[in-house]
Amino acid sequence: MRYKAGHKDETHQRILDIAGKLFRKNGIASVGLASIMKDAGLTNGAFYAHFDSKETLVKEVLGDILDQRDLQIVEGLKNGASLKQFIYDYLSPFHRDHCESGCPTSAFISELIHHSKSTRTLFTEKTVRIFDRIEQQIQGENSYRANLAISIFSLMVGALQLSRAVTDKIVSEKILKAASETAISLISTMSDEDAAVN
Amino acid sequence: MRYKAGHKDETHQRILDIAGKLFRKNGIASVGLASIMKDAGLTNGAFYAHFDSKETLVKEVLGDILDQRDLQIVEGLKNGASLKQFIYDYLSPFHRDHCESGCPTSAFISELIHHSKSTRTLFTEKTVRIFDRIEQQIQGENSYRANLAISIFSLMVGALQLSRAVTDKIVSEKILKAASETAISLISTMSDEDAAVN
DNA sequence: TGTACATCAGTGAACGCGCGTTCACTGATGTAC
DNA sequence: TGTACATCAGTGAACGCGCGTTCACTGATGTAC
Repeated sequence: MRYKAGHKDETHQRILDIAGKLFRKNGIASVGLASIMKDAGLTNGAFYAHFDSKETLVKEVLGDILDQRDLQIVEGLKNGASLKQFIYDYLSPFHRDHCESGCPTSAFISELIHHSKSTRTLFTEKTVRIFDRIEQQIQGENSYRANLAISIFSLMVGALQLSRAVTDKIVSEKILKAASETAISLISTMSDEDAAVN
Repeated sequence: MRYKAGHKDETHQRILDIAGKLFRKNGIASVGLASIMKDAGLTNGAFYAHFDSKETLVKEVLGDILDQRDLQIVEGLKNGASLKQFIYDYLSPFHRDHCESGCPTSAFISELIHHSKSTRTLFTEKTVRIFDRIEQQIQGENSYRANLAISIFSLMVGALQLSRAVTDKIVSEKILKAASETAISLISTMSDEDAAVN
């Protein structure tokens, strides 16, 4: 073999990583395969030795990133990180200013609607898993934990996107702060008796 | 004049309406000017008699839609519609299934980040106005009304997008229901004393 | 009144460009005999 | 051991296509004299 064992797998993963960053930074539609391959130190044609089509790449990138992020969450929880910390990190100025290494859902969810059913089904599974991870971290035993988990993730996704879209830095900070506080209040005040009120 | 008075204005508005629907349905980047002009019953070249560039169109469309929607909210409130009703309508299966006539924020917010500062500044102003409209409809006089308004809108935007992206209808309905219930609980339980807890 | 010209919304072909995709080819290595 | 062939990751030019944009032109009307 011209290349050492595992070389192709390494290249494959490098393409995934670079595409993941570019897709999150610039959107899926506006990133060409040529620019991905150039960043990976390869030429146009080599792409099809690794993926059937751009759509295949999109699906694989999405799965890869969401799995990586899930692993981070699980590791974090093992090491004692709280749901509160997850919320603060998600709604931090750093996350807002670094799309390329952040949550893909916030980065290009409105583009996902225009992708293949297969890609969206993968997204559905990974998203349900996030809902479950959050739900497991909510204190108490009321039946609203599932609803709360969904709402907290929705709130974070919407707020992060809004904070990124506005041009006014003060408004942007306000959005992050408001959403953090509301999310935290949702997990801390929603004990059994409060939930029963709703 | 070959055309009756006001003809050009009518054509201009028709282009805006058609572009607004297409952008919300398919995303801004993936809708070509040719398809917009064809739907408007015109040819390619006529576009530049109405707009300087695609970016100008995007900005004008965004302003037009957000003003139309704001007018609807104001009219609705005059006729006794409640914030609750606004939330239910926003998080309804109908809104989820009809991007083309719905909220542009949910339709293409993650694309907005890649547009001109001028377009995003317009978006910022209109979004702050929505925050204010919601805030004014929240009962009570506590200092958290502004935060709640921001959070409720963020929650709705995130939830609607997630409900559109997932392929599983049951998950989609769950998201809409969870977000509705949480949003409603936020405006009804957050009286002065509850807010003080946070 | 008739004629020449100005106006202007819209036409439609063409521009350069980047896109996703294809494909004949390269060249270093491993394998067979 | 030497030679012929197979393997395969990657090359790089080319494909048709649709994009945003430009521009010389059309043709019905209004205006000037």
